[in-house]
Order: sequence, then C-alpha cells, then structure tokens
Amino acid sequence: MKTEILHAAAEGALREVGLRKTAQRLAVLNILNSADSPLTANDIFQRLGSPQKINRVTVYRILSSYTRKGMIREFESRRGLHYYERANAFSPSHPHFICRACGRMICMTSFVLSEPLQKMIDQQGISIEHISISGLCRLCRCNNP
Amino acid sequence: MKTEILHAAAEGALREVGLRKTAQRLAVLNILNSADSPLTANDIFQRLGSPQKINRVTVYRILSSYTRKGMIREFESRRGLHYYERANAFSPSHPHFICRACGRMICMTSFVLSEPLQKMIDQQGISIEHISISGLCRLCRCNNP
DNA sequence: ATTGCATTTGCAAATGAGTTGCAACTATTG
DNA sequence: CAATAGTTGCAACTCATTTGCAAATGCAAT
Repeated sequence: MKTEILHAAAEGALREVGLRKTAQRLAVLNILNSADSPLTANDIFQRLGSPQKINRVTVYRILSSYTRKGMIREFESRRGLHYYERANAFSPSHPHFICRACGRMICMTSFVLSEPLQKMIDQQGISIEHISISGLCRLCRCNNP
Repeated sequence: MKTEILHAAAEGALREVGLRKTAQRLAVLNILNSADSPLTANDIFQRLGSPQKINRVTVYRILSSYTRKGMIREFESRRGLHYYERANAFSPSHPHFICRACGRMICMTSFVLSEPLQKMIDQQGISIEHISISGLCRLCRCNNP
C-alpha cells in the first residue's frame, strides 16, 4: 500500500505551514486528501471510525487551522454547514453545486462571468471568493415532487 | 402618506394566497415590501421596534408560510442565516453577492452561464434555484487586512 | 535523553439560528 | 353569534459550531 507515502506527504504539508505533527492532524489531512468531493466537519468525524479517537472540537479546530494556513478551502452552505476541500495546485478553485434536499455537493467546472456581471463586480469593488449554486440534483428532482 | 395604500396592497397579497390577515403578517410583509435588499429573520425582528410586539418564533413561521406560498424567495448564506426578499413580477430571480465579513447582501444582475457550465448542468440533470457569490465587499476589503 | 514552554487536545458548557409541542387566541365561515 | 380551522406565544429542544480551561504533547535547546 501507498499509505506510508501518503502519510509522509501529509507530514511534509504540516511542516511546510508550521503546524505541529500530531496523530489527529494527520488523520484529518489524510481523509481530506483522499476525498473526491468537499466534506463537512461531521463527514470527517464519521470517517475517523467509531468510537472516535478524536474529539469533535479538535476536528473543528484542525479544520480551522488548515483553513488559516491555506491548506484547505472552506465554504458554507445548507444550514450553515461548513464544507472543506483540499486546496493545492491540482485543485484550482471552482464553483460548487449543492442540492438543497439531500445536501450532495458537486464540483463544477470553473466558468467565466458574463460581461454585465463582471462590470457590476468591478464597479462595486467586490472580491469574489466562492460561487455556490443551489437547487435540486437529478435524484431529488424525481423523488421530491 | 401612502401607508394605507401599501397596507391595502399587503392585505390583497395575503388574500390572494389564502393566508389570514393578521397584524403580525401585515407588519412583516410591509417590512419586506419596503426593503431594498434581502433581509434575515433577525433584521425583520429588529425592525418591528422594541420592545417587539411579535414573537421571534412567529416571525420565523410567517416567513416560512410566505415562502411556501411563493410570496417571497428564501436563500441561505453565511452561517446558515436565511435571507428573504419579496418575489413578484417586478423582481425576477437573480444572483446575490454576500460579504463574508459584514454579511451585507448585494443583488446582482442576472447572468448567463458559460457554455461548459451549462453543459455540465444539463448532463447532471440539475435544476438551479439560486446562485450565491461570496467574498469581501469593498469596505471590508479595506478594513480587514 | 531531559527539560521548558508554547501548542494541541479533550471535556463541559455556552452560543445562535432555527424548530417543535402545546395551550391560548382569533379570523373567517355558516 | 357560535363553531372550527388557522395563528400566535411561550418554553424547551436541536444542531453545528465556539469558548474556557486544565491536562497532555510536540519540538527546540540543552
């Protein structure tokens, strides 16, 4: 298995940003590294196995420090849930779709803003950090009338 | 003043969707009618004066029934806060920008989706209900380093 | 290896927006 | 004017997240 390699990479990432290497941090980072769509704190907590060896609060704090260090991106959606995804060279920032019924999140291809919108953004002096599209996914569109 | 006219319009709106006319409903509806950007339940609660003559829970329930009836649009942002804006012929659905620092919401001009994004949406069978753009507004961009 | 000390962690309690149960109240219909 | 279905207020609850604080741990300098 490549577990050791991944582990080593995670250690390096921590050292790079000046965070101490702890079992908890490595566990959370590995989960984020191998996720294929953004996760909530609870998703991560669940994946730590049960009974959880890491306290819920610790997960929150780890995610918070990772965000501060720019290792992950954070965005909110659906009832104030925070979602997190690894931020690195291989994963440029992109919009997300989130289903209001089931909460499933889908990563979207980046897209160009229309001319009038871009104009408005420039005028307002706004800086865009995240675009989130909400609605119903295919499945929920059929199930929910 | 045109207060009576507005009041009458609000009464009509309630009758139209089959909701009973109550002082609380009229008060909330008038606040929404005269707002120039989306409001949270708390915004509305504040504007009801103090001490509030209407219970917080009642405001929540009124907003919920208005949403069910399609009189207002609801969307979430920033820590699960629900924002509400009047939905009528004069206010077509449009994206919103929300500042992550101060929570100010700005209504954006509608915009066309880029070709690749539209393709992805069609493929996924997604139905879009709201687009929300988050970042920092001009003011917060200067104040927050 | 050992020490010193700042960083991390775990636990308990708090927060804040929103929801639920239920009894009291009140528009509307007959 | 009475019946009844819709509304409201209050208290208590939920759920994700945050805060305070003492105990544990990583790391750098002995």
